Amino acid sequence: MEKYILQNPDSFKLVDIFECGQCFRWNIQEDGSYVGVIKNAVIKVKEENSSIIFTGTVRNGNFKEIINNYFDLNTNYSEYKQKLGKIDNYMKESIEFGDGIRILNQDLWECIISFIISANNNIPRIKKIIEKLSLNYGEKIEFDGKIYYTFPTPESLSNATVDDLRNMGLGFRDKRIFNTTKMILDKKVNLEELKKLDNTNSMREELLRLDGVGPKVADCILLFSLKRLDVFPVDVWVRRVINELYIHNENEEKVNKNEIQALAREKFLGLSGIAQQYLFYYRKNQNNITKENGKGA
DNA sequence: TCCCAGGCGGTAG
DNA sequence: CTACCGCATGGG
Repeated sequence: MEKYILQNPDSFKLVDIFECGQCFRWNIQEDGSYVGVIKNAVIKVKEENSSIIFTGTVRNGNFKEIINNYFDLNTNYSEYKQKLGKIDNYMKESIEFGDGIRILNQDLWECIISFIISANNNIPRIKKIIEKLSLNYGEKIEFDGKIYYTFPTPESLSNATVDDLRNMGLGFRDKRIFNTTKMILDKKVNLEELKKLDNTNSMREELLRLDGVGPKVADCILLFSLKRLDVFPVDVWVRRVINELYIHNENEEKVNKNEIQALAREKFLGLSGIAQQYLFYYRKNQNNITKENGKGA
């Protein structure tokens, strides 16, 4: 059992990090801790007073390095928040709400598959499908008396037929996962070379060649795995909040995506990706609160 | 029940 | 280039 304690970290709240929509393999436990699988490691994270306690098992690699990298611990989020907080009042509120958000450094292959699954889908179901894929095509890894499963490798997932994938609950995304897995395995898109590209647009062009990867999914991959902070993924929530704040179009669905991204680049400069995450998390959660009140409970 | 979800690919204009 | 549509599934 590995252990690592972080004292007084800056901008680190488990609920913000894991519930802001960037990742799908972390689950809250009865004691408020979260357990998740990162590559070949199972990790439990718990907040205690002002410390963060990581425990877990790792098959290969250095536990502390895995955590430092995955949780982006060498980045100063206070600086980001200070810059973005000056932009306007809603941005300031969003930052206060999602104060403990950090953008994780997720595995590229896992991120690609996960966000192809995210298309026209909801977060609970995305998580369910990914767990089922891991159960069927990942490797067992034991921690704390329980069995967990690693995210499947391209090799392992390529054993699945389109019908097998359909049976995982993927729906119409089955062929996209099948084709993309094959393209990556055959290095039609070489992920190691892609990581070395020096600008966001050339990375995006490569990602867009994959079946099931369009503009939105590509931007999520660029932000959540490739640390491109200058992207601005536009989904229904971000479209909604940007329209409400700045555009005021009566028909929200008609608001042009390019207009939103141009506006975001202008307002948030090189930090649009971070800004997007605060806005998404705050706006989506405001809606949940409204819904709960609406039920009159 | 019906609407909706971190959209994409294909086709038509 | 933009506009629209079909798509599988299950959560709320």
